[in-house]
Amino acid sequence: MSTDNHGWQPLDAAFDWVAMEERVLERWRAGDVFARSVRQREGAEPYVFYEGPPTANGRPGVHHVLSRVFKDIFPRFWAMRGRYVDRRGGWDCHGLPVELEVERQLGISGKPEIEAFGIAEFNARCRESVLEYLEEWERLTERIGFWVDTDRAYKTMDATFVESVWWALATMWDRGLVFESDKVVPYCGRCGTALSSHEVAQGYKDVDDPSVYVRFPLTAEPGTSLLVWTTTPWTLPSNQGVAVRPDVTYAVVARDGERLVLAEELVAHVFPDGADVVERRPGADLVGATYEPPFGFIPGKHVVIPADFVTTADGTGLVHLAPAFGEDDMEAGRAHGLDSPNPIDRQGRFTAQVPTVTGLFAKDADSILIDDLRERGRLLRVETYTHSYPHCWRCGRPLLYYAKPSWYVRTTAVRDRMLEINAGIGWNPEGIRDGRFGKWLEGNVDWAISRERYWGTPLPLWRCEGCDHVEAVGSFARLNERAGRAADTEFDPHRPYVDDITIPCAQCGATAHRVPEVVDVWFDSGAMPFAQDHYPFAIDSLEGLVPADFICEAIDQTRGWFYSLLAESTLLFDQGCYRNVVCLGLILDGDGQKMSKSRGNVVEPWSVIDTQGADPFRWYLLTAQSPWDASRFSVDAVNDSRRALLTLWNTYVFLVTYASLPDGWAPGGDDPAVAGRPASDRWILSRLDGLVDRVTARLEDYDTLGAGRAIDAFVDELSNWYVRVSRSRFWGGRQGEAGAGADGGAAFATLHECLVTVATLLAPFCPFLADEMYRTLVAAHDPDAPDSVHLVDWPTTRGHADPELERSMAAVRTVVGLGRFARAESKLKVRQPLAEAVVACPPAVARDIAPLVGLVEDELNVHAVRFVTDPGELVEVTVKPNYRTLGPRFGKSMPAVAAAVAALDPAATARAVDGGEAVTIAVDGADHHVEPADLLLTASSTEGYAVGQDAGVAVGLATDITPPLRLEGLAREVVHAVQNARRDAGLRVEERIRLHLDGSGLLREAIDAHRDAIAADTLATALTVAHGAPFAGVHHDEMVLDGEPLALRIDRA
RNA sequence: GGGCGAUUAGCUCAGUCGGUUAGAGCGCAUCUCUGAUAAGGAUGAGGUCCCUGGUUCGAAUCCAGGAUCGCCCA
Repeated sequence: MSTDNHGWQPLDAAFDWVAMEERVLERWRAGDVFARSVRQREGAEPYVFYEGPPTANGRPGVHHVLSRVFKDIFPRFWAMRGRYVDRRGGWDCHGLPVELEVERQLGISGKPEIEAFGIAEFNARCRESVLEYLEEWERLTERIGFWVDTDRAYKTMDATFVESVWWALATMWDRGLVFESDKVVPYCGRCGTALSSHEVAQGYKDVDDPSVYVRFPLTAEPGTSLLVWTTTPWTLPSNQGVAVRPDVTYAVVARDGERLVLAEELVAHVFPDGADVVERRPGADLVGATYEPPFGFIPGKHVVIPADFVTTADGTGLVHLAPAFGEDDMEAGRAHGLDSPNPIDRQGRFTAQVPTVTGLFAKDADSILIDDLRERGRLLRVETYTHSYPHCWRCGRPLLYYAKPSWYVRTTAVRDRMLEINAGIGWNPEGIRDGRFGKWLEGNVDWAISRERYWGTPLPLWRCEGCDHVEAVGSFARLNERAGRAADTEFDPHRPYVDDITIPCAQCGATAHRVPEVVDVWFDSGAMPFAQDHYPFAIDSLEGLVPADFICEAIDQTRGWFYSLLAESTLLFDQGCYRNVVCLGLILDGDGQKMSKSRGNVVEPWSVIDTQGADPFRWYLLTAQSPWDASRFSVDAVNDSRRALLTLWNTYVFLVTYASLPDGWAPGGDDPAVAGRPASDRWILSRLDGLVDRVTARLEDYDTLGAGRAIDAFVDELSNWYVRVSRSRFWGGRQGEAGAGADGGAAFATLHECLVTVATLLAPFCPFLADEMYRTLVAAHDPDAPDSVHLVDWPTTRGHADPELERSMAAVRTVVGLGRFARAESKLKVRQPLAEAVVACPPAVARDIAPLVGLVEDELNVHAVRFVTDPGELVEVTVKPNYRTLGPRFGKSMPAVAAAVAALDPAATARAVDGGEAVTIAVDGADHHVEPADLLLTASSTEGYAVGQDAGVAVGLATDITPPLRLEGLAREVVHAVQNARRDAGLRVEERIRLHLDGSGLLREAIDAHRDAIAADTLATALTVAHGAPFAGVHHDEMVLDGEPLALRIDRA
């Protein structure tokens, strides 16, 4: 390591963010940093994280980056806090999306074609297809700095994973929690499977359906018909009954020689042109009446029954019942002895039972059936009805509600327990607990877990072909034992192999075959807490693995993974399996539209990473808005975030630049103790302690926005105040340059500590930038230090908090801000020195500022600061009540209090307040004491001064520019001009020069008067002033300063 | 149709316990600094805090109703 740059690595001339990140990535790879960061905490208290497995058969999008960044930051934070955070990736492998993709690849469609193709080969293709984009996912995961162990990632298709799921299902079966039932389910004829409610949820679309009013002639009253309304004409052939509400009044309407029965309330709605109501009867009177069904193909009772679900919100108040095609219909039908005939086959097509539409897809039969009704005079009217109707979330076909046998998990048995567990979960945002998720749990219904598909975890149930006895098999070993097979290490538990294995029925000895269904993929992902480690086969305890401290997914998982995790954990272990959830909002495009492939508005993550870098991307996602609200995303927004980080980077570059100079500085030397450092140093270190507290608390609360803002605010203070006021102290290294004070070491040490601490706090947010800074600032100088910021401990406060000093500095910053404003108002450049600033403020504020008055002088470029304790000299003081403190005390009397306060003598009150004395006011005829804290003093300016003002403080400037001040100002102009020239000449900041100046008489007078200062500021070892040009130099220029011509020449010394 | 959430500057978003002058960044305008330069700073313009009503001494904030958007569910 060379000594002339104090061990500092040279910075790149041009900073390339993306290249920097790739270098850091390479160091992580080479140094195995992630693995070491986990390993070094072995034995410590675990912080458990679960990766909700994505499916890798599509490309990752921006929303995946969002969730992966949130999945990353908290494990990083807790690892730095000392916890053992093993992070294991996972991939969701099964399911219909994979099958559909393979169908597309093969150019086939539907179950018959799949079976003709062959299940074995089909599933083999699924196995390949599901990981098609695995490499891209892994590449993105690494590139965005999401630290998760992808080498050990669990896959839900692994035999070990499947076996754990079998164990779970068999355990539930043994406890009577799995059952088969003929229920109406949302069914996709195209995909040939029932859909779970969370799948249905994904497919609602607004569609136009026919809305038909049909006559159901009453058997006992010729010429009188029930008027029945439905939006699903295809269910009319299956009609078995009509439901009425007993307590509703029904009207008989006479019309064109016929009589129609419908709910009285709806007469005007159905007949907007008016109708002749000839009779009224309660719904109860209609019960038991029989009628002619709309179609004669299917026999049935065709009777009116009572039901409470009937409403008079729309339709006719007479509800057509086809028990096979509606949950309400099924229940009501069962209660009244109706059958549930189903003339729709498993492909969603009509069977020969309905000859006119045999072979047609159910919904496609609507128009033919309507025509048939019309021809037979049974149709009163047909309209178009726009409503939201569920469609298959993958293939887009409308779903049918359809009665068929399905396997269920009895989640309703643990509904109350799930609610109880939910109450203890830390939801972010909190409202999810009692809102979306709680409501969902309250309305819990049994979970339909079977799918009549191919690529999934086979349901481990064997049914006897003789006596229908069902046996659940909870492990491969058990299966082998029951089937009399030899153990097979290569055993693939998927279809079709597992279908070929039979076992003898335990009841009757006949052959039992596996039931054909596979398991809902959500059951797979919900099983990951125990299945990822092959519990209970490979391990016998979940200690340290359950529950998770933290999981994070988008809000659409409330009824997906968040639910399946909770349901399975509660059913199996009677406990929850996650303590804290961060529930992310949706990412919308720049126009507020949801990103979707079909809209073509998906932003490709790589386009952001390759142009902006991963850290700016992360910083944006973590700190630009509340993560749970939907947000609009655009590359420009990320660019703004990047600029915020650049301020920190510039501050870092500043330190490294000056520390690397020949007379620079390096950490680890003999720096002054903090107590002995200048006030500005102690101030920023006090602020730093506050930052550490704040960021720690915010991250413990899963609040990245609050933590990020705190960092932002600190970086701004560090760069735009601390560095600004301390700049000259960095010239000349540890000893300090002549005239710049001898505390350069303190300045370097202070800035260094700030940057190292900020880098450490930033590590979970922006792991690349943080590590690059840390490596340069710490690791490169200290061979004993960890070689990555991700291996160090989270910062703690160092006892530097100094509230008094912070208050003083706040007052100084106020005064400087006001002074600058005053300068701007009077058009006096800061370069022009002025004799005096007059600060009018309460004595307490003056006392705060006094120790830092030199800062005020420097920043405002004034020779002196004078405090005026009687503010009347500069400003008029007004006294206002502090509503926050007085409001609760006086309540309704506040207007009177405000009036009384306004009537006080401002100057006298101000003195009293400053002296800490209570003031007496008369309110409603009684005297009350109000404390100083109950009053707010406000200043407003009087005429005649350049004044800036804020609450309680005003700053005026003496605007008179005397001849000496004029010369001083010109000298500063000259320095300014030379500095610009140095830059134009391309000189290094520390390079010494010879300087030759020529100019007007006044300028030469100014140069003479401030010769040493000019030479020192411009690093001129020689300064000549004369007409003519004594040397050619590397640069020469001529200009006019404040009306005075100047010529300058520069050469290297 | 129901539940949940959102609506604040031209744009993207904060806003704690209800407190009287509602903030930030970007953009725009004017100015400025520069021994951090692919930077920095100051100031300004810009607001019906979606609407209506209510509670309160006081409402962006709490309540009710409505509008629009989104998500979830029927």
